Amino acid sequence: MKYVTIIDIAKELGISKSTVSRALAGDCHNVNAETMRRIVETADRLGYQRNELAVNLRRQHTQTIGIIIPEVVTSFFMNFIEHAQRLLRKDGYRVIVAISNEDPAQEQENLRMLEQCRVDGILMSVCHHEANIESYQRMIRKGIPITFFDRAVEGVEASRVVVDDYIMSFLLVEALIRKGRRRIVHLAGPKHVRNAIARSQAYRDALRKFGMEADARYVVAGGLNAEEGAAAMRRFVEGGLPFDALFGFTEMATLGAKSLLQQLGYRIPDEVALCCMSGTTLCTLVHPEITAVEQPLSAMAEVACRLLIHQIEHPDAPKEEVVLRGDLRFRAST
Amino acid sequence: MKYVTIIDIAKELGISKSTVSRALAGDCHNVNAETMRRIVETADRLGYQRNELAVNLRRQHTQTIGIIIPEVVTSFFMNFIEHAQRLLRKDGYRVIVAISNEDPAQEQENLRMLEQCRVDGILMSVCHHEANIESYQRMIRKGIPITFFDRAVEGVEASRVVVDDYIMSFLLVEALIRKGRRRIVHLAGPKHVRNAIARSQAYRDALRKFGMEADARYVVAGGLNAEEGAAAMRRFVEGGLPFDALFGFTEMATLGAKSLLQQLGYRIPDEVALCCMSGTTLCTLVHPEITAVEQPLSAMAEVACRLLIHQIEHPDAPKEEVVLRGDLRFRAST
DNA sequence: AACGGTTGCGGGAACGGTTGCGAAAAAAGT
DNA sequence: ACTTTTTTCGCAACCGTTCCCGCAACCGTT
Repeated sequence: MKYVTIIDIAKELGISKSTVSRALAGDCHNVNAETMRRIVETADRLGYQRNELAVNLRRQHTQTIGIIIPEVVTSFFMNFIEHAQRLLRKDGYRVIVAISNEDPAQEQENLRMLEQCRVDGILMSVCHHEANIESYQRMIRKGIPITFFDRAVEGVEASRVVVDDYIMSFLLVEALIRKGRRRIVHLAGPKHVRNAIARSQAYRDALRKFGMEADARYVVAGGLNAEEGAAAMRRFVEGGLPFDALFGFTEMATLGAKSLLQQLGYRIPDEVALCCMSGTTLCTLVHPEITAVEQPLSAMAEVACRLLIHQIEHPDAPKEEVVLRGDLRFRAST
Repeated sequence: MKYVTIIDIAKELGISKSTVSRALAGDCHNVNAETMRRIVETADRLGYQRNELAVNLRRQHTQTIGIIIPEVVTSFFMNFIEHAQRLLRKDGYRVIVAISNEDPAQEQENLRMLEQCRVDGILMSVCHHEANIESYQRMIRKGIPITFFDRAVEGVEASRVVVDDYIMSFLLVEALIRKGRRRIVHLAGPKHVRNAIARSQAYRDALRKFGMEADARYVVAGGLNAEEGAAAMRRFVEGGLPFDALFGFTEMATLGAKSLLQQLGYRIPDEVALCCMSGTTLCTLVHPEITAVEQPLSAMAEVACRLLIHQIEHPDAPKEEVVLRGDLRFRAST
């Protein structure tokens, strides 16, 4: 089955493809109104759909931007994509998304794929805070601007929009302490993601502020999903140390831990208080609802898209960094 | 910034671009080993990346398939994408995803966009069981095969893979009845999605099997997300009718309802038993864990990809329908 | 009648690859 | 030494658009 092209339309009407092209581009300044009408009419009589491949090859840009996300276990990234897609569509951009699965090699492959497809720019959240820095720089040198969101990296000529993890984490832990909790378990994130480092640092600093020193035994690697979070929690509980609160690096791991604790009969928040960073509506669906810092999702998408488009349109403009404030929601779990 | 092309490589080495093209395509039968080596060497010295636009324009296919999903509130669809992407990548296909947001107009727009990008095939879950049938047919007539997954439609020349909603729903409701529940609320899905209809029918039939007639007041429109589910539940509770169980059309709406019930002080499962269709791991993260029928996610992705690729490679092969069995998991909520 | 300006359209060269065909050169067979 | 075959490569067409240029017709002005 062949697609119909502007040449087919031109032949049908006995005119040149140039005119058809102009008419379909809406160039009413250079084509007669009546000719225009006939072209448009036969175009959709024949079911013509412009071949974007040809268009993109000719113009030297594709009007598509790539989005690379590290994972899909959290609804955050998917929701980000949904927002970004709606925003970008308004500005005439298509979107192509690639999932890295927390694997730097796959991320690199995604980058290469997007370059081959000649995307005009990339919105990305990295899966490792330094593994692929070379690749990001190469991409930017080639003229493909990148805007990092949420999980950003240092030392790259790119705009970025992040959340103030440190401050919000600090506030969260501080709140736990003020409620009288003293033995706070920290479900930490993997050391290769920058946000995890900031959150853990905040945990330590908050304890120190109240004259406590962080006990390394209370900091456990919680992973990124529910299973890993539950497993980490189980190991800690079996270790036998007393505890009365939990500060989670991320939502799913925390929910996994919570689920386990409830299975083991712990009462929340009486025996153990719970809170975490990067919570979503999920935190309000479990019982009891969980105190969390929510990512400013739509603001982040809005800013990221704006920064990226600005970079595309002004390649030499200075890069910007926008720090958004998370939204601390106190709920029944603390 | 200009991309480097095969012509740049050819000039650099003083040979023709044909040879470069052949070398880079790995055609060792038609190019000298030494020449090949030099070409490959300068290619990555110059940082050459093939322009897929040009390739796709020349060959008349793009090696990319489009995935259209109706929403992102459920983790199901994004997990499907993740699986499908991994599978398709193995077969050399790129993926471009589009989100319809439960809006037929947007879905149609997505279809158009994918056609313009000349995808080789489409994997889709519809947002309305009949609104865009015309569009699907047009797409297929033009030679773009579609494979429907999960939310399929009737009367279109396309392969599809679905879950046996009716049977699984029936089993779920039957199980509630056998546990002695008699006043079962049904959080129904929107009437424009086929799966919702099947599930509601199963609810009525299961009741009838036990000599009960479905009371229309116990069937409430539950919507698709948590907020809508909670709102629907609130309306029902305020209606004052007695009830001892809830059968939800979908997970998020059910979780929303559950959350509300717990807020209102209902004890689960003692006072009201809960279960739903299309559950995911979320059902195991809430307390108590919820009995649900889980979609055979990876099997569905695997089958859908296989069916689509088969259609792409054999345009005239008969279309297939695969019905997968859901996985009923009894948990604490019943 | 000559002239400058506008309007409407066609010709054709790109964009960056792939690929069939043919030719030159090299190798092999007689 | 003369075919024949094989290897290796260049030429040119093609994919579907866009867009620059040029040409003709028509207009109003002097």
